[in-house]
Amino acid sequence: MRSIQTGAIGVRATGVKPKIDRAALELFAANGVDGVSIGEIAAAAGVSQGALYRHYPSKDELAWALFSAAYLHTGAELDEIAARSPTFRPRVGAMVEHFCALFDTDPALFRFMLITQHGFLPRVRPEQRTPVDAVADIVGAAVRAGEVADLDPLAGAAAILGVILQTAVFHIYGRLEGALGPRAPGLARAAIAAVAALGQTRT
Amino acid sequence: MRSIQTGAIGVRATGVKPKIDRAALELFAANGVDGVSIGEIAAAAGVSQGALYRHYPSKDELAWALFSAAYLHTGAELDEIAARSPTFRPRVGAMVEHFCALFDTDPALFRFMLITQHGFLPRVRPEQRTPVDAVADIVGAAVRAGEVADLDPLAGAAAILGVILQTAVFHIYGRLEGALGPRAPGLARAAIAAVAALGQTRT
Amino acid sequence: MRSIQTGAIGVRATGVKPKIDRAALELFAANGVDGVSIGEIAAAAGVSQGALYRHYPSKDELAWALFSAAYLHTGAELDEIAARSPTFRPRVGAMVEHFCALFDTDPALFRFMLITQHGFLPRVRPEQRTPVDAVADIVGAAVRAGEVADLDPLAGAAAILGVILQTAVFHIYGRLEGALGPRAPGLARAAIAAVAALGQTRT
Amino acid sequence: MRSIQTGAIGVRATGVKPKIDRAALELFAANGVDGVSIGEIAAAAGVSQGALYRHYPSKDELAWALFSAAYLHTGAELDEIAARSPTFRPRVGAMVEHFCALFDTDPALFRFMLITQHGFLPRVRPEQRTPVDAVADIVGAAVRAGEVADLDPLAGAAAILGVILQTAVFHIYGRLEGALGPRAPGLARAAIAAVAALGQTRT
DNA sequence: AATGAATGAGTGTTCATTCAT
DNA sequence: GATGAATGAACACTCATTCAT
Repeated sequence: MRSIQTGAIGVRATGVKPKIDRAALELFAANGVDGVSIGEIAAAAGVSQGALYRHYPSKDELAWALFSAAYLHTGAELDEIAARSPTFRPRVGAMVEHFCALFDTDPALFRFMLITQHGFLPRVRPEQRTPVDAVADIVGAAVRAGEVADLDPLAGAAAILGVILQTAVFHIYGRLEGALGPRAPGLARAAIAAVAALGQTRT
Repeated sequence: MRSIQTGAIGVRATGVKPKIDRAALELFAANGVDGVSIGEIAAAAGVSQGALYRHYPSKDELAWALFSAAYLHTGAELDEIAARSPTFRPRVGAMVEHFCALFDTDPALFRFMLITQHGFLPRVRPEQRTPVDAVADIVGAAVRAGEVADLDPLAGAAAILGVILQTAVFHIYGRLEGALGPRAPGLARAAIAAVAALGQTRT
Repeated sequence: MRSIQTGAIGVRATGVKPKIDRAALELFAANGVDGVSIGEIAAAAGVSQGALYRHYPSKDELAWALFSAAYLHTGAELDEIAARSPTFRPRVGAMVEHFCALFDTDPALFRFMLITQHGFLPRVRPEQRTPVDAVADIVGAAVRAGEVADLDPLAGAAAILGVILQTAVFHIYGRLEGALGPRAPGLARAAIAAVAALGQTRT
Repeated sequence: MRSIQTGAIGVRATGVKPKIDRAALELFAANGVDGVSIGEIAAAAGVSQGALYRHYPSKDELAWALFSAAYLHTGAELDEIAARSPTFRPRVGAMVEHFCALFDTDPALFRFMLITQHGFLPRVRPEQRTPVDAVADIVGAAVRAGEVADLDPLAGAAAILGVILQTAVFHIYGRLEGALGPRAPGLARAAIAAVAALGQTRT
């Protein structure tokens, strides 16, 4: 029905793909991938069903493209954050803030990653750089630098991510209220303390 | 989970419902609720499709029954654990051990709760006692007892659960190997340290 | 198939078959044969589903048995009525009264015959005596007796039955109110007049 | 019934919906709504099952759409017929002829209305104009004009419709043969006589 | 005789995907 | 390029019927 749909004269800027992406992201975030039909996405994006297939070969590819883009993009951003600080504590602090800002800025995107992850994580290839790698690497670096006692970097990453993500989950389900941003300092301290405690060997 | 239903009279114990429950649980854990058809559950349980409907009025009710039973049962067990210790640290330690034992004993059940939670949590009624309530309550008790600095019990619960559950997620996806049991002491220390750190007010 | 089923002799009188019959009749009358399940009938009759099959080999046979019994019984009664009067007018009057009494006495039975007839009429064998035959025969007799002008007895029967049954339909759907009994005299006059008019040859 | 839906632009006229309507109508007329599956309708219409759902949201809606269209259309036509004559007798005559023509022209449509009515009449809203209203109104007008003695217009409508419809039923089941058209004059006389007789008060 | 759990074919419906226009 | 009608396989669910107990 629609035809012109976006402003932006000439050039490409049809803007149709971004609209599809956004509509799909928000619907997936709200209802899960299986809870959303192609028809609903098309309607929300203001395009026909058939038009979707010009941009993605299948619904699954669409969902996967959104997830992997968001997931790997987050990983890259965490890598950048790590590169900007030389030591463990400020790195964790900046990462936590990044997550909180992401949650507050684009809750749909955050929620989308959180609730659809189990359908997609098995599909991430080992050589791809994920948020887990970024976090595990700063833990590994901290261990090597003697900033924390020896421990499996992935175990440390689990603690850090767990503290953040479970808090986000509580916000999503209304257990905690308000923005996540104000909680960032506390979460950072908690994450760091958890890693330190993990490293200890009780006597 | 439970399977008392036959009870007393006669040894009967047809065991049809337990078989359905188990088959559904494992398939749901592996593929998500939407990723499993009634036919697959019936086949795995060794019964006809129609037989399922004698025990549950719909696929959704089946999944919800399994989830709520597991979820609320876990909450009740955590409450029992809390009742067995008088202070915060041993309580957290015992809860962490309980989660690790559950993960090691019945990984399908654990995975089922983890990956299907987002479809069901909104359906849990506020007055029902969940694992979150149990954990939040021991944090609240610790705060009142002066064992940890003042903080929102739910924020503390998020940290504790996050440390445990994200570690479990890493195990599920192969980031961490082996059983969860041996990690229990470290996770407990990490959880306690995280809560302590959350409570601090940086100067 | 048969066993004792009716009262009379054999003291027994389990009364299970009559209960099934009545429950089925009323449910069929309210919802149509396809709108009622065996389970509903069994529940309404207070017996198990399996028990139904001790009395009828199938749901269809049950419905057909009820219909044909009611339909043929009505035919037989109309025959008796005809035998009790020697001429057309009183016969029609008595028949109309009989229909009205049946409607007022057992509306479920009447409604059952009315709404399920189209599923069963094709199954009535030509040699069976139906209400149509009874009515057509009194018309034929009236023609032969010179009480009405010559006309196809079946055409006359259609007019008589139409006047009665359509009035019953209006009562069922609330277009007309109250009992049918008080309308009997008017309906009888209308039926007789219709037959008379049918016979006329317009000039 | 109608089939305008393509209209103006292009000659197109895919004709899918008309084909579905016709196939459904004839199957419903032959077997009742419950006696026909979506698959059979689709096959008869030469389309896929899914295609049906582009035109109707459910099988029930399809059947109801067909019934209400036919039923209300018939009501509107009867109203037009009434408007074309000033007095009772010619009105009844024209209506009877209309019914007979409909029966002879499209027996499937007639049969469909006749045998499925009991499933749909309760769904007709009181403010909708039905054939019953049209017929009752001409009876009421005749009463007010002094053309017939005082009587409930609905009782009169029942007699008129009964004479016609029961005759049609007899034709459908082979009790009467040939077309209905030739019977129209006789049926009209019978209907009028029945109404007149209904109005009389016997002394 | 009676039960009711179990069956399994059949139903209406959904929906990702294709393709003629 | 874009549309949306059409497809057809898959799905959850129903229900008449059977049968071990």
